[in-house]
Amino acid sequence: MNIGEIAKRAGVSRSTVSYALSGKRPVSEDTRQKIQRVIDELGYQPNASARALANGRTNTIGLVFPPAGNHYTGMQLDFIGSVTEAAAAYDYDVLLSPSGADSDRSFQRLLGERRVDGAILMEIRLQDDRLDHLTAVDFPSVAIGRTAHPEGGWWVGLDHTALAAACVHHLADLGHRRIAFVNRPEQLLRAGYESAHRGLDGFTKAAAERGLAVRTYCCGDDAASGQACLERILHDDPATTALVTLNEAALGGLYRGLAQAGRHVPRDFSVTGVVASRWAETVTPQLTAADVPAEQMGRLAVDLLVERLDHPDTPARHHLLAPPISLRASTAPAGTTPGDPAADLGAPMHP
Amino acid sequence: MNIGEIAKRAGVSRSTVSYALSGKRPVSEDTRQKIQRVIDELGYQPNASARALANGRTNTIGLVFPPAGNHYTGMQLDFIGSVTEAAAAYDYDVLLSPSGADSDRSFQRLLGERRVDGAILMEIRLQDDRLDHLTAVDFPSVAIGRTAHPEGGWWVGLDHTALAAACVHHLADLGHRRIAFVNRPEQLLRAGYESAHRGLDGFTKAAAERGLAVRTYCCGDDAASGQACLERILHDDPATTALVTLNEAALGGLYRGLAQAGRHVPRDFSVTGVVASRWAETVTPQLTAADVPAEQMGRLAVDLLVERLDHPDTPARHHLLAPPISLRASTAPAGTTPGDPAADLGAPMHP
DNA sequence: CCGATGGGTCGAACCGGTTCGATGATTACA
DNA sequence: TGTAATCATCGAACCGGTTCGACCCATCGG
Repeated sequence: MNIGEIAKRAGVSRSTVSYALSGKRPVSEDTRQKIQRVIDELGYQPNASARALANGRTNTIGLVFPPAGNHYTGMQLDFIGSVTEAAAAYDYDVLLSPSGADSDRSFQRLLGERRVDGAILMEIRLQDDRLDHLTAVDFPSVAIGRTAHPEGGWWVGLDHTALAAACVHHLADLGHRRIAFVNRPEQLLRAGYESAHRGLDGFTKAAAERGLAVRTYCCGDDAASGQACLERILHDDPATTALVTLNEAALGGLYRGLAQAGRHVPRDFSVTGVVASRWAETVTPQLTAADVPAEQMGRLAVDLLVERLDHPDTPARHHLLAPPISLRASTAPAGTTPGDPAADLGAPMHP
Repeated sequence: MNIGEIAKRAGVSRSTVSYALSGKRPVSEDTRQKIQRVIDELGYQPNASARALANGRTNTIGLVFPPAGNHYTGMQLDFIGSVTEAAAAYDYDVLLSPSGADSDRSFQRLLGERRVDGAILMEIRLQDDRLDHLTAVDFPSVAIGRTAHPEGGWWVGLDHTALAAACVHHLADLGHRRIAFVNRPEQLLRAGYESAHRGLDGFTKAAAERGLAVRTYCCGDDAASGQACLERILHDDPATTALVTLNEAALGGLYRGLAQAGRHVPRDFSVTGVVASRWAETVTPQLTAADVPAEQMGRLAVDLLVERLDHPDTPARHHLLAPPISLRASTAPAGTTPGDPAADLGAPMHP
């Protein structure tokens, strides 16, 4: 069951078995076959812990995501899935760490106990102490998201500023003058989550540029909060005709609130935002939105991390993504009259 | 940085440091403090690989889920999250394995290379070769789901048969006579996924019992498929007045299809099924459904696995859950006339 | 005063791999 | 035919922990 056993049965030394397996030194064809036969027969596989101890690498990467205090969003699932798959392609395993704070025990274990060779961090904050710590100790890591000062860092991010701005321009082009912004929960905004901040920023600046009347809201990550938020929006300014949201999980609630208030989407009210396409296509009418390319981001993060692990001296690299807005069916010119009713039900707005 | 370094600086032997940390043999208060001071000063944490090698346990559990060929569903995310958190409470880490088949390399690595002490399997099939293999080699594992012959196994499952039947009875009680069943994708049904089979079974039997006219469908895990599926349902039997679904991801598409066909939910058409509550509450009107308690299931699975790891000779245990149907707003008596319009928009049907 | 008891510590072996330097057997070339 | 170069293999050390047996020294009981 261990390498010594294989060696004994094959009539060679342990080191020869090791070399036969790794190919780091030549082994005669004869002995190689003899060893391989024994291995096949016994179904031997080298012990991962022993190997990790000997050569100082675990062949595992850590995936750090915040605890479930806040609900998981669909995007996080996509990240987890795509990171796991991309890592498998490089022969890396993925260790999940439900860690938030720098001081978190689970987070410390990943690093201090050397369970992983590198880490990928999700849910980045503008000031991120985890990331500061990692760069301070020069631990190989890649962030999905970027801090306030991402220069010289390894990350793959989404240009939330530009995307939110694009949403505003889209609405402004359609003639909307009074629009609302539905952000992630206030707790996350206060904690400094970058998507919440940059998205808000992009929205505010673009709206100012276009001279729009705006109101911004924070909203819990669930349907009930979305519905409540929409009620507040219409209560605060009944003349609002459109909204931009970053909040996937609230989307269904926002739609419900609109229906309850008797506002038809998109005839009376336009909705857009930054949302994974899977969700955008789930609601009716389908959401015109900047589709978050979560799978691609996970893949890219793994690519970067593996490169950093393989070539420790490579200068830092990053990817900043800004996918275009996918035109679906949830936005329409302000103040239009009802058109073909079929257009409300999922048919693309611009075929 | 290693235990020898600590020993040297504290002026003791390596074994003494080890005993001071583990408490497996008495160490004088004096030396304990001296050692602790050095450890704090240097921020020492024992190397996980070395420890795993020495005492034969990695303190890691594997979470095996199928590759992304089929889209991830919200339920899977809930499992991943709750398993990770529950494991952390027991001081276990979670290693993700995107593995499907028994022969999968990634799956073999988990076991053969001893990367994990035990495993939790998701997406169980009635005949599950992975599970057969694990029980054959007596590898500690717990299934989320149950096979055709779950006797003597470790698992936590959902009673899909009973839940689907409950949905049928609920609809029959409301007077529906022609109902449809929307299952997971055909590919999964053919592969023997237990939820698809047992759900279908429970549906069919209960419908026969109640003398209902039924049609059953498989449906892809996405909104577009849901919409297409609903079109087929109404095409095949326009007199259908209700459906039961197991397919979370198709739900939005089913609703869209109904709206497009001019069927109002729940006035003209009732919808129910087995779905995580988060999703049931996202759609409008909110779905009357058996809420899948994914978080609880993940927690229970970890509890069982840890018990099995700690007491290898405990007889097998399991949990079979059958949550009640949560009455929301998507079902109504067959052939009713429109009631208070507010009832359509998310207010609970039975307050 | 002596032997038994036991708390505290140490050295050595071990877990299961990898890797370095050395050795013996071939082959190549002078 | 002797010697250098090459190839294949081996033994030993090492990675960083844990654990067993032995030892020393106090304390206690008879």
